[in-house]
Amino acid sequence: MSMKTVSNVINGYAHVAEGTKERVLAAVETVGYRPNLSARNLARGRSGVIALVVPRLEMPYFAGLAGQLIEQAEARGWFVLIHETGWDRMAERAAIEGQFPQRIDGLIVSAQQLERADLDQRTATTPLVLLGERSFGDAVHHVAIDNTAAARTAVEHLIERGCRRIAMVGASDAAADDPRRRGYLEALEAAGLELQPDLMLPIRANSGEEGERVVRELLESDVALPDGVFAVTDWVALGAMRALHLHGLRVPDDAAVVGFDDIPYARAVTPSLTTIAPDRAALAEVALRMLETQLNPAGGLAEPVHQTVPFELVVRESTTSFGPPQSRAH
Amino acid sequence: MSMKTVSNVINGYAHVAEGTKERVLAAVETVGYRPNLSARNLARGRSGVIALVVPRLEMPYFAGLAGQLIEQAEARGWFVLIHETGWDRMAERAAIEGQFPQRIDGLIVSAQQLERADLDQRTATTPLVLLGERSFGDAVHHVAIDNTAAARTAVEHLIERGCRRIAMVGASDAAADDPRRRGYLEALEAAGLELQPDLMLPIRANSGEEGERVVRELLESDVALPDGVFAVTDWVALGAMRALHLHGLRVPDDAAVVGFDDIPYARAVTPSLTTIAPDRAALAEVALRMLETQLNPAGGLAEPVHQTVPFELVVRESTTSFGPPQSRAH
DNA sequence: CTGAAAGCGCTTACAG
DNA sequence: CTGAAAGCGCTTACAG
Repeated sequence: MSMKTVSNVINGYAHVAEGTKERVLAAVETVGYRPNLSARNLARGRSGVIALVVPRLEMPYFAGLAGQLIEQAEARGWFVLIHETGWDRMAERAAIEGQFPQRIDGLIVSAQQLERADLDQRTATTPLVLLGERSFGDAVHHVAIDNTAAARTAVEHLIERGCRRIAMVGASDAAADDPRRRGYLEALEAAGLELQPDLMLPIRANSGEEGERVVRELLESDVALPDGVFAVTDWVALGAMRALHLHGLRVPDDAAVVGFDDIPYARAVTPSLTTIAPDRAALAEVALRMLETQLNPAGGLAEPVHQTVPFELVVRESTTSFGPPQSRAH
Repeated sequence: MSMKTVSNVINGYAHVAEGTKERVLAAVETVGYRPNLSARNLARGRSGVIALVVPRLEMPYFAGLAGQLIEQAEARGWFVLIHETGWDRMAERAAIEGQFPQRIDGLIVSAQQLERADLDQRTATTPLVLLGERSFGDAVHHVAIDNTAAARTAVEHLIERGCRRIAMVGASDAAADDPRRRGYLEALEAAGLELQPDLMLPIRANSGEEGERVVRELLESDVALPDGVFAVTDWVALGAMRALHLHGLRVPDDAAVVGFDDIPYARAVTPSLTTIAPDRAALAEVALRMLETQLNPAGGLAEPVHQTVPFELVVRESTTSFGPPQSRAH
């Protein structure tokens, strides 16, 4: 039996006779052979490592995504180096240039601040896949849920629950092309509700503090109270709920709240939070497939592709019902 | 200039004349040289990879810890492979045996279910460091905060706020040697408070659901209401707060609550959660140092060591004051 | 189809 | 101190 045959079996190539294959695998098993990846990667000219770039791993949405990606990457023999940017545009620019302590075979970047111009100026040629709601035309491979459709679904849900004055927390100031804002507007329009500019609340960061601040300011202003809140992330929604509470408003009775991301706390908080749940597993899988496409340009053009994955509206107490009994239950 | 000299500079060894050193570094800079770690590791007989084993990366406490560890490991030229066990004892046993798709140089395991016996049966010789509150005698390198002192601090804080009937949520059933339970008992005793066995509430998992369940059962029972709750994790505390809410009790006015871990949600939730914050950076650093000690047994015995790192009590609204104003503020 | 051999980019023991 | 050379464990092009 040749070395080539053994290699074929181990790497799953070619057609090896069943009996031979079994003998090889049996030998591998008894010896406890485990390929030395350093050697393999050195010989193949690859590092076997892909980088996942996120703002902050501690944020549950990104941690969940990282978990999915690690699992699926391992199954493909890849190893995931996680790198944090802290929402800094310069750090994101550095990341897409592949400035890592390790050589890497590919990059998956959750873009928060990155602009189209940053991509155009990119000099590195490492295969790249972008994640997230920002859009970059056809400059780069990109996976995301359909953020407009998801936002529309969220706001339609509020409208169905009877909300008529729905605030959007996290309307980006400038961006007419913010997909979530567009979904919000579409839902209002489809229901024949008038847009209230006072209820579109821009924030400086997708943080709980910011969500709380702008909702508090709204409630303390002369603007009539909202009866529904659509927040661009669950984290922002938690802040919004906090402001509502502190103002003596009950969720969902006085104002219903919908978030975005379905982080674990959405379930644990009181009242639990209705939210948009992206299909994280699909996100991870598509991103890895896009990386593979770029690494093996078998079959011609590896034109940048934009692809969407499914999402789901998860309905919980913040839009249905909840409340401590007035008298104690027994 | 010899290859050895260059190697010395790059790896920071030995005494190289300043001028030479600068010339080398300048050359490295202009050429943009980056060592190929696959080759280096192959030559050195190491993989350059350490594994971090946690129950679930999506849990914010572990995600935060992983973030710290990744950062500090990168600074030491290590790469972190994250592996999830899902709180499964068999998965933890497999992990300490080093059954990974990669060869690894060391293992850092957050032990949740692992028993002393599992360690005694271990056959692998990969350097190992254990994290977490379980104790394993002197069988293995181990880093943790002083959980007894931390729990005592938390409960003393409740007592200072005037609590007299303090429930402990998460008292492990069997374990007389549970360090957090011991801290709870010590604090009660020091304050001359009588132990109320009815207020020690065992749970099956450190989940919000379990925290909610046992507190709900307590509140619905004939036992007099508690005026303070010490939960073994923030996550459990969130569940406990939920049960209190649903029962019409206000936090902290009717019952104050203290958690453990200082996950990000502890700040975001309403009311925000008083909790014990372990020094994660120190945890990561000590764990890595212990791994290095085992890898470079320079200076003799690498006897297993148990080491503690600092913690802090972070006081927030759940033990001080909070409440929506009765009439709206203006 | 088979096997011996070169080469991936480093580190390090060794002869000069 | 210096430099040439071997070797880490794989993959793969190449001659048989």
